[in-house]
Amino acid sequence: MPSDSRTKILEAAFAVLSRDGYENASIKDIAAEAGVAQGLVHYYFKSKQQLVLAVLFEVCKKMDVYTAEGEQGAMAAFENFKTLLRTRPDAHTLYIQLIGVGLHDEEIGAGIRENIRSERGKVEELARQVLAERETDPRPARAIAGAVWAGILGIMVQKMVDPDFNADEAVDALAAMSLQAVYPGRETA
Amino acid sequence: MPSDSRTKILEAAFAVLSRDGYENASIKDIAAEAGVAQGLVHYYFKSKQQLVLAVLFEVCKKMDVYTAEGEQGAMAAFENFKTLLRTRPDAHTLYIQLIGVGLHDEEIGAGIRENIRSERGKVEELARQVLAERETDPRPARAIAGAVWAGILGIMVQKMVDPDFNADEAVDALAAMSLQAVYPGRETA
DNA sequence: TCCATGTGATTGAATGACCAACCAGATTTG
DNA sequence: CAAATCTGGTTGGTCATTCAATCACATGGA
Repeated sequence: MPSDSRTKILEAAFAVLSRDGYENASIKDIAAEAGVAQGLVHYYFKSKQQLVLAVLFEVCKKMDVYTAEGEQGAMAAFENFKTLLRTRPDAHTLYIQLIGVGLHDEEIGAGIRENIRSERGKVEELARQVLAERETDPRPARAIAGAVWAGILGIMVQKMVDPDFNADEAVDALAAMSLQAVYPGRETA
Repeated sequence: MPSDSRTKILEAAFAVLSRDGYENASIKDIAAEAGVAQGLVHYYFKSKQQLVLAVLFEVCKKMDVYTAEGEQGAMAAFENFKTLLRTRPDAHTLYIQLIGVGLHDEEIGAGIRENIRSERGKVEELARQVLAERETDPRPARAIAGAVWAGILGIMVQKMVDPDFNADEAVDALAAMSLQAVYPGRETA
């Protein structure tokens, strides 16, 4: 366990960042939370940004939602997302936080941009599969993915900003809207 | 005329905040940008948060999008939003930024929460009107508004994070999805 | 007309606190 | 023993906020 400390620092950074926010989270606090000396943080991560990027990478793992393929996979993903909103508010809080920070920090911004592109890509792949299953024109997949992933992001934001927001019904509406979008004219009994 | 300085400070704060971001924007910089002494900023705004809240209030004015009612109003709002994304990236950048900050600053958080609720309320009102025009069950309006406003927020985020993101096609897809959602023959939670 | 008094606007320096990053040396490990 | 790991104090800087002092300018009394 040579890098046991490294892991402790990462976990502490996640805890402090999501509890206090990026600008209130000092290296000192993170070191204290991890139970190590201040200097050790800079031994493993050459800057605060590098540490935060490493934490972001961990956070993304906690938020993976795509467990199956095709329409079933899409429906499952929406359900998984609803669960995540309840179980991992800390990860979502940090994620939104870093989106804001990334707008003026090129290092973090690059990480966020990459992640958002990749997430949208996964949605697009799912949309493409559903369109294929329904033997429809696959071209709108990219646009649909842009809108659907936007909906997911926006629901995340609303829920974190406002605990009273009814995220479940919004996700259900988004799911219905997007599945209808790839199969126009369908009616449900 | 007496509050000429106040206005200058507000404008400077908007410029510095959207250019440098919340955590890099110091009162000193804002005062310099406004061409006044540092102390004057605190004469007009008792704290940095109060100043930022006043700026947020100004920003919201720049982002109003609802010019008409009913389905026409909805379509117009989507078009207006596409235009705003092009013409006022600074306002959107600041808005997203403050969402992140608000997650750990109660004062700013309250302002953001209030604003997000009010914006979602406007979307809901529009959805209700469209549902009424089509003589459909008006109950899903709230859920639809949650999803549609989420889509708008999310497109805003993606566009600001990633200039290459094709926001226009995403907005068009979201518009199509949401107008389809209010047609009869669908289910909601 | 001139001077006193009052008021809000404005200044810039001082305060006290905090921070990321660095470093020189101690300790552990292979 | 050497390299990796770890310590805690130091450095040089920034920050929001406070404050005493000054300014421009009105009002009104003599």
